[in-house]
Amino acid sequence: MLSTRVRKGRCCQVRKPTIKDVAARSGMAIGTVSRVLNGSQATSEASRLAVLEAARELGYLPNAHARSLRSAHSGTIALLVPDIRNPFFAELARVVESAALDHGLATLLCNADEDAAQFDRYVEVIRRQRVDGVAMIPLGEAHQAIDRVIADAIPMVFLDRHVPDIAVPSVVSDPEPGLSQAVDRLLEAGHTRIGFITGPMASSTGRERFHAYRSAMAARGIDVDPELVSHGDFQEESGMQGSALLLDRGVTAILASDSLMSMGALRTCHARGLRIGQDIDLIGFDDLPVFTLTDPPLTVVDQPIAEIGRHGVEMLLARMAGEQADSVRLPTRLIDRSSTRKDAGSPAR
Amino acid sequence: MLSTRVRKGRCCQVRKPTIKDVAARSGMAIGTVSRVLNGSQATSEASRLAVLEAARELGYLPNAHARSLRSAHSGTIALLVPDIRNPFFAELARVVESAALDHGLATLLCNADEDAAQFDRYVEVIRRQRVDGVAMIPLGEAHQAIDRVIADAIPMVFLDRHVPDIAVPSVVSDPEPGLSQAVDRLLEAGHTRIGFITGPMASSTGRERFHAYRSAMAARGIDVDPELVSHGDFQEESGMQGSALLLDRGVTAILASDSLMSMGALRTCHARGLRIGQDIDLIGFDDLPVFTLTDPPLTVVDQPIAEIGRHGVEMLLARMAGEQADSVRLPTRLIDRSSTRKDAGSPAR
DNA sequence: ATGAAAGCGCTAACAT
DNA sequence: ATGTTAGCGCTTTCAT
Repeated sequence: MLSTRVRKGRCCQVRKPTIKDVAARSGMAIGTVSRVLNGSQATSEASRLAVLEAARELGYLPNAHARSLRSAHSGTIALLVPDIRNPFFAELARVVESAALDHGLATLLCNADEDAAQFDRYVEVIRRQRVDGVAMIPLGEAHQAIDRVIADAIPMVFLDRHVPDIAVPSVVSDPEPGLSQAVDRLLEAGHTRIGFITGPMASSTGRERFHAYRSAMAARGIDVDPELVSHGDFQEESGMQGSALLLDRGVTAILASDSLMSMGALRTCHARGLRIGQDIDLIGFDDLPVFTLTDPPLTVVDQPIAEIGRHGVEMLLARMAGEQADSVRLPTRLIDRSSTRKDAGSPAR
Repeated sequence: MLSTRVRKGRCCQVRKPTIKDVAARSGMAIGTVSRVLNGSQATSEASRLAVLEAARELGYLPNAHARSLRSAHSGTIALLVPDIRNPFFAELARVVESAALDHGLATLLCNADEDAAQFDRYVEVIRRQRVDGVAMIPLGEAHQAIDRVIADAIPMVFLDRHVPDIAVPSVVSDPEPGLSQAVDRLLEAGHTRIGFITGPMASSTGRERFHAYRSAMAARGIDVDPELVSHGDFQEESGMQGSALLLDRGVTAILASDSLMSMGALRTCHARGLRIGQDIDLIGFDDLPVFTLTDPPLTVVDQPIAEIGRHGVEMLLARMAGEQADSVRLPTRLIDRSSTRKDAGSPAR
């Protein structure tokens, strides 16, 4: 392990220039400087130039805390995600942050790390920071932490998941079209024993995807056998175990209801030496880039992540402007690749 | 006049309780309340209880801006990453954020999205926010934005990459051991035409990995043929194109110097119908979870992400405490899987 | 159009 | 141990 010594900087400008310094240097009053910098009121061209020049020379940057303290808005929003390592949330975070920045809003990106306690700590941070708005993917559903944000009257939207009985507008995907297509796909391929790996029933996505699956099956006259349903928790481990269980019960196809569990199912099939798309069919969730690189490329139910993020920010902006906002559901769809066989009885690819 | 506007369906508490309210309710002076809440000075048990009780009843939460304005530290650090979608940075972000939270510090996670302009905008946000410290993965190297952070005297550390001539302590990985093992592995398998896909020469990681590769080859008496080096940019696309180019030049093995380019190389090999580990050997970079799920599981050079993150936070904490900090390099290592053939001339697996 | 001045909510220095 | 008070840097009246 190499090691390089680094000197502590010493010639650093300790006191940062304040609006007062800019006023002094430009020969203007503090109020005028503020007005020029914010464009909040008319100013003469002469003083505008003088102020801007002084600010530039001084390298002046307004103190966000002083501004927030006085003006009751901070120019920041918070985004609270359950797990930033989950590629779905990473992508969502990128979209939200980018859309927010386009509106001049900085994003405090908070990662609950699948931990309710950390979720609560971050909600507290968010409330202390007096952010202008909050976009969150709720973790679990028994949240007095969420109630507090509402009590604080901080504009908020839910992304990806919603919570019953909490009147916060949400942008979520509708699992119905995608799962309906997935069921069709599997049925056409001749499968009679299909396994489903659910998410946690404590999340709206877990419940709704399971419900959409059962509805799709019912629409084709099939009653879902509880034996062929494994209850997971959106983590890879539960996808591994769930698929193992379902395989033991003789399923010929598996539907996993989120990306991490899809990976888990893939891993179990690999471990058992199963030829996916031949011995076993597998349909995953979320169209992650890597799913085209897996063995084999995965047939998946795709969610419109970018639209969820963009729409979510617009909705939050509307709320911040005091407007009303209606929850929306964006459709999912099936992307057919090689983890599902092409015809009944015939091998895939 | 208080707002009489009717907000639909919400009876929101408009004015948040301040320290003054807590003081009034508890019958204590403001100063005492502050002391109790911060534990900054001794207080009597009786007043402590009274204050705490009043604060609880009121649902009081200190205003972070007021506190920061007055006390010159904000309890937040900023983490600036080039691309949060890159699983390497997502994992690093998680580790840093978690370590920071353990020290009572909230993390402002900023995503430059591989865009220099967005990088600069976030640096400005960071400076306005008067964060207590900054951990960043520098993007490119011509950064007056970075100089400004230094001029502001905000404690800072570099993670993953460093910038020459900028005296900021860094925690980066040492590509030498891993790449040396990778070269050994390939040479033992009998390869004579090995292709290397570099990162951008404008980043320390790009330069150092390339240099480590050449050194490792030189140590085995081999001069690297410039024809067999493709210059990429750490994006998947350049991995696809670079591997295509190298393949056209007749390489029998490819070494990619980051995870995204590894995926690109994998994709090109798939597209060409090459059997990886047989027709062509491939060694990737970073041990991402998905690399065990790809076709085939990838042999990779692994970086100790968690250590980089943890060490980085410790180093930043030290800097924030006014202490000196020494840059460190953490070793990489080879993880041997199925994308490299087992013996000269014999098929893999 | 601009200057003066009153705070925003808090901490810390100074009292007692 | 606790009360009092002066700001932190800024926006926003209120004058002019």
